[in-house]
Amino acid sequence: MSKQMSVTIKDVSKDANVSIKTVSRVINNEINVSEDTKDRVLQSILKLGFKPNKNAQSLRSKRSYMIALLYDNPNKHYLADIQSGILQVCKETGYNLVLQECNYQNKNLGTEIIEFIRDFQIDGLIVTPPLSDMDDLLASLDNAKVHYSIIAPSDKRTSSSYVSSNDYDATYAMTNEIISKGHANIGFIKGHHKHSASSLRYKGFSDAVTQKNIPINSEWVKEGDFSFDSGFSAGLEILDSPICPSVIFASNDYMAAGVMKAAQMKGIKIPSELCIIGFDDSPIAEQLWPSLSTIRQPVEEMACHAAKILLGTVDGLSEKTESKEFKSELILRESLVSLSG
Amino acid sequence: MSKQMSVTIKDVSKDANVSIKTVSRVINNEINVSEDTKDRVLQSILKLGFKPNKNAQSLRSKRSYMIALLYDNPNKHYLADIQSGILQVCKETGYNLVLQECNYQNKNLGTEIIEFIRDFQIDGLIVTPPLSDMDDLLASLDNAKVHYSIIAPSDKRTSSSYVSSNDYDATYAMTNEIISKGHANIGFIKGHHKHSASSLRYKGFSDAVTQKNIPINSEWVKEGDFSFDSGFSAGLEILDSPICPSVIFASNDYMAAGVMKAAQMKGIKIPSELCIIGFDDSPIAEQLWPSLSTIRQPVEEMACHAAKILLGTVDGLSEKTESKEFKSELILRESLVSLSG
DNA sequence: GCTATTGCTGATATCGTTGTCAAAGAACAT
DNA sequence: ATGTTCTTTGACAACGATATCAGCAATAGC
Repeated sequence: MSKQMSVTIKDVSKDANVSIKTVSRVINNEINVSEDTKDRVLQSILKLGFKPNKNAQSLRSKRSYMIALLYDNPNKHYLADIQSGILQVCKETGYNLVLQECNYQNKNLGTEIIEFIRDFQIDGLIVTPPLSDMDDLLASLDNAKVHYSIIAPSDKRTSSSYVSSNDYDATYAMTNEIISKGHANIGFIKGHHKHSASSLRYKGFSDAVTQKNIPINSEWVKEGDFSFDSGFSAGLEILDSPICPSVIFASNDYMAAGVMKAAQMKGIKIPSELCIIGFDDSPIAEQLWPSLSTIRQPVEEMACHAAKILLGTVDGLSEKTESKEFKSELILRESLVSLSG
Repeated sequence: MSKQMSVTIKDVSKDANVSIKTVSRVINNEINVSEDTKDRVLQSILKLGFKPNKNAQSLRSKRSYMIALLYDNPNKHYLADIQSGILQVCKETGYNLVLQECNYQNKNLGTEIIEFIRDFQIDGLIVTPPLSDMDDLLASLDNAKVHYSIIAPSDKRTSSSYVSSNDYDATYAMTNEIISKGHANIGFIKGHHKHSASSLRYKGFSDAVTQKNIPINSEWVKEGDFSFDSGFSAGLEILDSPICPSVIFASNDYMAAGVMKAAQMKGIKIPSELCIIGFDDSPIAEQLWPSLSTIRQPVEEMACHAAKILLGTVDGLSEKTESKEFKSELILRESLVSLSG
């Protein structure tokens, strides 16, 4: 009904009887503004409902107040958790999140991303697995002096700003849990080789069994790609072996669900004849019957932290935040029981 | 190594020996530029690698080349599909997508969204269920002359730009399919009342059974909220009835999965003793055992279309796209069989 | 031949901020 | 007093695009 045009810094300056530069100083929390004038300006801002124009700010100051999420990950729950973690921080700080889906096989990925950042003056990036595993990509970003933080398994610390998960420790601990329940015939399904998490998870498993002098039966070790289907076929293959393991440990819940379906179709009873373990604590873990024992990583919290780290380096006002390793948690449910007999 | 500053319209104008305005004309595909000069300018643009600065464009033209996705929906797969549909169109057109998570109970939602749009000069919105069911919100947007397109069940056509799904037809058809398999004792689990889809899906079901003179047993009709847990408890309640139905039709797959778990825990065999139907064709539908009969809506395609509609009204270059109703598809899997005996 | 219309082009103002730099006054040292 | 520094402030340019409007040919209409 009323005002058509929005309020500008000029209107505020008139109302507060100061120059536009002084208003700008107040907005940006610069020093050397007397308490007196600062108050006056703040009052005018409040009174007029002034909001700085982001595009004008960006144009002049070369900052966009936008950060981007880089991903190439088919796991929708994972992505959704990542997103909501970042969005929490964005909401607090007034930044906005832009999605940038990538293809990790794209040869020009680095160049394209840097171009994208330049075009939109994106202030910083959050890089997620498996892109955070690509050293050359990170090198390009460093080289172009792009601000970013990465979410990655804990072996990746080339970057100074990271949030990491201890995938190795997690499968190591879970494997010991399995062994302590009397199992010695354990199958394992690896994840997609492009994720560094895959090898770490397998290593945690193999180190744990080896330390207990339990041999690894290579017929029971398969490679999947984190998808349900790959878990299903790997499960069928393993269960076709002359001797079956009493546990199958899959590198994520979707593959574990695939194994469960394979077992159920073959009439194998879970958990009495076969125990199944997953990784991630996806919603499906709780929804399966029997429910899935798995490992929970605080993904949303990690994303939240990654966003804070990024804004700490990008935004003068936000406080600096340190890199951090997050601990995983074993979630024991119905699909794992002690070996009977 | 080389150029520090980015190329501006001024550089291009010098190189092509024209005024900056003419370069601007070429960029924006305006008429009244001779083929000759147009070619010359395009060559210079290519040669210098010029990319218009989005912030400067936005500042002057009041357009941001960003659209926002409005959502308040806990279904992560649904959201992920919506997002990737929109992102496809964004990629083609050079727009960017900003996420805006909302709370449908927020009293100031309309005001806050309009403020957000003003602050960032967002060019348009895509509104998803259940927000697209809120007539007052849509009215606020209309009133503020905000461009938007909505994704909604087909009864919502208050907006001129919509993409709709025929939820009624879908459950109507599926119910007939169930009846044709000899079933007459059918339970139904409704979705969250805040979604208009919930009542439409129920109406499709109830109209179909009523037309075949099959009575509705109110003990077998429960209300859930689209979550797994709500489906689980509704399932338990129904299966505790003195007489059990031979089919339970849930308004989405998560609730159907809940019913399946409830049945399995009670030792009820699926599908021989109980058939289960879902809605959405979520990934879980295929992963359950037995796999779930359900209804597929082309969500990603719908989102894609919604984005096209929006950009058609927002962007001069994009072509106008019409509103459209999308058809659903019955997906028949193991969880539904003919009534034996 | 003269005016009206149309097609193409450019000079310059403008969007709403922040950056630069200089000036005015206060505070301090000499 | 006088010079030096520090604090606070403002005038004006600048960011990189689009908008306005005017000018100049070329064509059309009578």
